[in-house]
Amino acid sequence: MPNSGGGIEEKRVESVHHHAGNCSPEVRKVELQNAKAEMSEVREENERLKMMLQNIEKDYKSLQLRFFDIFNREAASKKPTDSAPDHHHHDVEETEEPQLVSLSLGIKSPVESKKDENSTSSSLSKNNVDDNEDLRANLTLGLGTTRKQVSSKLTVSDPSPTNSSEAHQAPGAGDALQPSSKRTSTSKTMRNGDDEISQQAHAKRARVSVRAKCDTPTMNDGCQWRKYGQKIAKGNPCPRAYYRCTVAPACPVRKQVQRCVEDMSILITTYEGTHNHPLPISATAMASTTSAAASMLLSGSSTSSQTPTLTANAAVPTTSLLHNINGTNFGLFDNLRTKPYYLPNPSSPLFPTVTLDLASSPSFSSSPHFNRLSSTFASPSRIPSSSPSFYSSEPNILPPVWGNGYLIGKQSSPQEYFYQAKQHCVEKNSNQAYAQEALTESLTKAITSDPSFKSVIAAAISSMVGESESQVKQGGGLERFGQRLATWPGDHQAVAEAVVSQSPLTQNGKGCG
DNA sequence: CGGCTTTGACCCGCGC
DNA sequence: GCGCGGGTCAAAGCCG
Repeated sequence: MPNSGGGIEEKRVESVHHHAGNCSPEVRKVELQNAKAEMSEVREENERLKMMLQNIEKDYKSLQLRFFDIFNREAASKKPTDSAPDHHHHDVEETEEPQLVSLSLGIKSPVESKKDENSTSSSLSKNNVDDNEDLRANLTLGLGTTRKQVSSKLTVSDPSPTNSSEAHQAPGAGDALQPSSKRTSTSKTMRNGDDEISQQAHAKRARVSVRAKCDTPTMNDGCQWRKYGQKIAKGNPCPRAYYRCTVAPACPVRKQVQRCVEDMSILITTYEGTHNHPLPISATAMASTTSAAASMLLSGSSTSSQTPTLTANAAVPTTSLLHNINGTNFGLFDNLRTKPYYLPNPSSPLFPTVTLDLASSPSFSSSPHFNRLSSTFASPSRIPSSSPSFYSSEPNILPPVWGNGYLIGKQSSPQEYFYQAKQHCVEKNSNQAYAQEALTESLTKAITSDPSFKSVIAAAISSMVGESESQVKQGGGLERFGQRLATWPGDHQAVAEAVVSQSPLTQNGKGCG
């Protein structure tokens, strides 16, 4: 946050000079003193904010280290006991028994949460807590009561850009899809037990599956695709079509499109790989959604060769935006504050897959589903087809956080985040839950059904990212962004407002570059 | 004519 | 080793 206070100071000094022209020397002197006092206050506040940011970074690093430590230990200890029985029989068609692994999509178990509180609370001074309150007040956008409530519950996501290998394209990520000969060598390496390479291989092959109601043969995601194959897959009379991204000649991204057997109106689009080129604005929303989902998946990818499915019901969604400076990855997706559970992989058992379920029931918006959330949590054996959900096939996923490491909605400590996430799950007001669900409903529908809406969001954010960093950090860019989106009518406006209120860009203005 | 779709052939991994 | 299924290739055809 360099110079974040500088602009304010200059403006104030300027204002003082302006007024000074019409006043007596004594008044001028008093005003000058007042201005100086204000300046020093602003400087102090600036320093406090800096300190707070440093503390947060420190805490995050500490948590991340702890997470990887725990994760590695668990992975090591679980290897011999991987055959733990799964008590959730989700799909009779699936003979492969997915593992039930303790997962946490940004939500820590009470034990872990408590542990973290204890271990890191010392690094957060009371002063910092106060600062959090201040900052929260400063950064909350006045976008209406509902949005405010949503925003006020928003918290922290992964501060580590390095964790999201898809959203942040690594040098080698362009060859996400290798010729089959190379794939062969990769999987052989995997079988040799090289965890690191195995993980990379998993990362390269992560998939994001999107279920959405769609009458057209393919979902219009704004990208250019070329069909290169079609197959009748087993268990589904509808042919599966294979598409390749043709925006750039060497783009490794591919997608598979297939109708759902149970409901022909639902189109299952599976994306694989990361675009290695700037995307058309209309394509950024979906691309970022998928890449962000993939990053969630990959951030916790494990070394297991099996691929049970993780489901994280995003019925209590918060929205975040991810943005890669070059426009390659532009995230707009529902944040997860949910209880995850496993399901049989709906697509391929060979690839770690996140399924984003946008196929909402038509009745959703007309009747309150206050109980749906709890029933979903209580009976994880069933896919909540009416709510936007993530299913991941990747085993042992334990993404420490969701997103790319930016504070969402407000700035709070990781401890606070975990605590709030937990609390939110347990004691969430049902009206608020419904409002949030409805919001996500609108969001997902808007994204999938209306490319122009995607364009509006993308353009707004792109322009905001183009703003000077300091402006954005002080909220100026964000306000403009909100103003642009606020011109969108009806549900879209509500969605747009939610996007603004929950954007990580509201926090640091640098997106996830 | 270039770009796209169609479609049969082919490759590869995996299970038996 | 063989068969099956998923995924890809590439020639042929179609279309603007």
